[in-house]
Amino acid sequence: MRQDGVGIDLETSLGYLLKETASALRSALEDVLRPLGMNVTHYACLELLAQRPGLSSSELARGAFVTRQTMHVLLQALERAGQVTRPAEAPTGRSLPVELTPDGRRLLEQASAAVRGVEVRMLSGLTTAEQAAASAALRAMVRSLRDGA
Amino acid sequence: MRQDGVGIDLETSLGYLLKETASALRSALEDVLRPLGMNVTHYACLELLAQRPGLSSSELARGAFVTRQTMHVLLQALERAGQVTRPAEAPTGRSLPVELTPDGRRLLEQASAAVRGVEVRMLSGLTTAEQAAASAALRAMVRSLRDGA
DNA sequence: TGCCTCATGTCAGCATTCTGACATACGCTG
DNA sequence: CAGCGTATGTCAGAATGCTGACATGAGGCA
Repeated sequence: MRQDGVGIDLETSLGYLLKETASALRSALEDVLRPLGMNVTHYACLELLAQRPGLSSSELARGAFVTRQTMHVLLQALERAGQVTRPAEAPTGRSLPVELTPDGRRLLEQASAAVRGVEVRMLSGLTTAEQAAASAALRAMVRSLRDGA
Repeated sequence: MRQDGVGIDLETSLGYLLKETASALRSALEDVLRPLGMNVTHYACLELLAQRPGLSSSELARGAFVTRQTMHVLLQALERAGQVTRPAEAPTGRSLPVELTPDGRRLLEQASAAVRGVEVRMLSGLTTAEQAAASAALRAMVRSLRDGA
């Protein structure tokens, strides 16, 4: 408990709790993805491509919450590893549509199963209604945070 | 929507939403802390010290969700900047109790006000009951994630 | 048409954080 | 008492992600 009324009580702060939860989730994901030679950003990139093939590097960056420069170097590595492909030149504008290769898709299937396991474990103590309420609350928070900026 | 049943639908995944919210919060915090010359970890360190003076470097690291090596270099910088102090040798064991200086406390007051503003904005669209529900859900998720590891 | 703004891809350099390693100090247990 | 496991502080090197910058292409508008 704080004596003064100025600071933020970390024990009850939703922001702090959010950071704690995200940190725990990240750790758990890294634990299950490491055996596959992947990290969280790598997995997010592949999962995004499975759902929306043809996304550009910049769009993938926004979806994985990193800068486009970071995604650029990741895509170079994934291209070398044969998990994704990009055309030599842009069909229109400057954006190069990225797609999964069969190898990338196979790797993603293993990763998805592992990630799904973590998510199931994370939600194991919550009812469906509680999950829906949490989801709605998080969406409202994102909206408020974005509006202000 | 996914065709196959193996992957994770990012539009509805609570894990993805959690990452998105944490990312938005982090961005918003960095925006208000940058004018003060601070980052999120720096702020978290000072806030922890205000609430629990005498915490060791390793304990601060756990509280700020970074490694103790990272906290170590941060504390060196903060010590040079005159925001925290540490005794030359440990009173017992190896752990050195860290404390805020008056300068550090003054800086923290400004940062706390800024951070509080962001948190208020983040929660502006939620009722008190909804906040409590979200808090309980996040706590349950942390517990489940930690248990499995 | 020419210009202005914006988004993208890409390169280079820097900052931050992590992993690995080692020595030291405490507490427990045989 | 001796040994073991654990936690801490610290150093060094490596990985990761970011900021800054530049050129290029698309679209809107005078």
